[in-house]
Amino acid sequence: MTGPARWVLHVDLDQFIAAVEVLRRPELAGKPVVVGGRGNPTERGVVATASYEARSHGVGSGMPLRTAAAKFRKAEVDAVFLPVDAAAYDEASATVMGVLRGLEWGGVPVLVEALGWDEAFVGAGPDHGDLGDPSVFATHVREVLLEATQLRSAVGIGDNKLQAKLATGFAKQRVVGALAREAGAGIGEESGPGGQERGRGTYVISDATWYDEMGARPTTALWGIGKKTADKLAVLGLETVDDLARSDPALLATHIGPTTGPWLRRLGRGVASDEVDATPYVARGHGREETFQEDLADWSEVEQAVDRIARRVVADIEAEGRSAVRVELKIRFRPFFTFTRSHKLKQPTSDPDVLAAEAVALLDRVEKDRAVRLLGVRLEMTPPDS
DNA sequence: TCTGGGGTCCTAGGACCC
DNA sequence: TCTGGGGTCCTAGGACCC
Repeated sequence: MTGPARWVLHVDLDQFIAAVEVLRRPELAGKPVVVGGRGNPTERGVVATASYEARSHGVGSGMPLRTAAAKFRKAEVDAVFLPVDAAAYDEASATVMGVLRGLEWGGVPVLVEALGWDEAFVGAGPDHGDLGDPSVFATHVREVLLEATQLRSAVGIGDNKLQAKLATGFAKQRVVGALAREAGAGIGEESGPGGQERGRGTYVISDATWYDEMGARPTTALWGIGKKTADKLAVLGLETVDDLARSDPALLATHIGPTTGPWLRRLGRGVASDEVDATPYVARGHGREETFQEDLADWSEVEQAVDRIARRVVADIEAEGRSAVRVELKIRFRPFFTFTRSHKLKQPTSDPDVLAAEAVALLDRVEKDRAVRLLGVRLEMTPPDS
């Protein structure tokens, strides 16, 4: 199911969650829309997605809903808060991935590797002949997606998955920049063929342009390097992608680790896999967690909650016909101390009573001296057909 | 204005066996 | 009597991503 590709495309749906909500409620178009938690801005919860209009007021994902509400209040703006509706996004995502899998490139079906709800790598397989100009194909992909789903997208093109993924970020910046300029000039909705101008929304990063595009950027610009790793690299004097690319492999291996060190250096040099893996995704585990609106101080309530959450996760894995081999409990105490406890089972089971009891029993392995802010249960599953 | 929820992968230490 | 290492499993936590 995998194969070498001379080009890899990364397709990323534009404002996916907000766009899905607007599609089923067209009256929301053009309004500041925030999706997060239960859709109640007075509750605990954070922003999952903010529409461009909401972002223009400084609201972004990860922000507490209460903070977002305060910003709109201050700006005297009426915003729409919606609950996260995972089932709706699952369905829209399945449609999108189905459209992508139906595409042909050079007359041969493409390989599609989904990455969450709204992203996918698209590549050519070993049987592909002449692929032509990848930018032309990218535009085709965006047009077909828009036609079939009414969803806009950006496409990054690269010699490998890392380059393609990063290129999509640049493509999106160009779209957002253009929309902002149009809004400033009083120009309305995008018009033209398919509502998406050719070229805009596509970007290419290749081996040939890697250092021009990425060299001067901070290491956090790389996919896989967050703040913590960037701080570690900075201690070694490595601030930019160029620095990382030119770093001493032995230094990285010593200070970062024998596996992670060399991997980071490859990231800096723009080296990554170009294999698009079209194997259907099989989850390794499922979990559910819940932040309580009021911290739980009564331990019998804590036990009840763990039992309830565990049974929900069991229902999730049973829906896939899977059994569990490991039970993990996550507990976050006031104000924000998080612990995990886990237990490998003697034998796999999908019995709700057994698994709920295992989860509750893990509570005995934490101190019960503080109020509980969050509880979570995660089940690691037996691989299917094994 | 306190800091979501769903995932994956890696690391490191201790237990245990040879 | 004292003390090796290698290998693997289990557990807890960290980091990152969407």
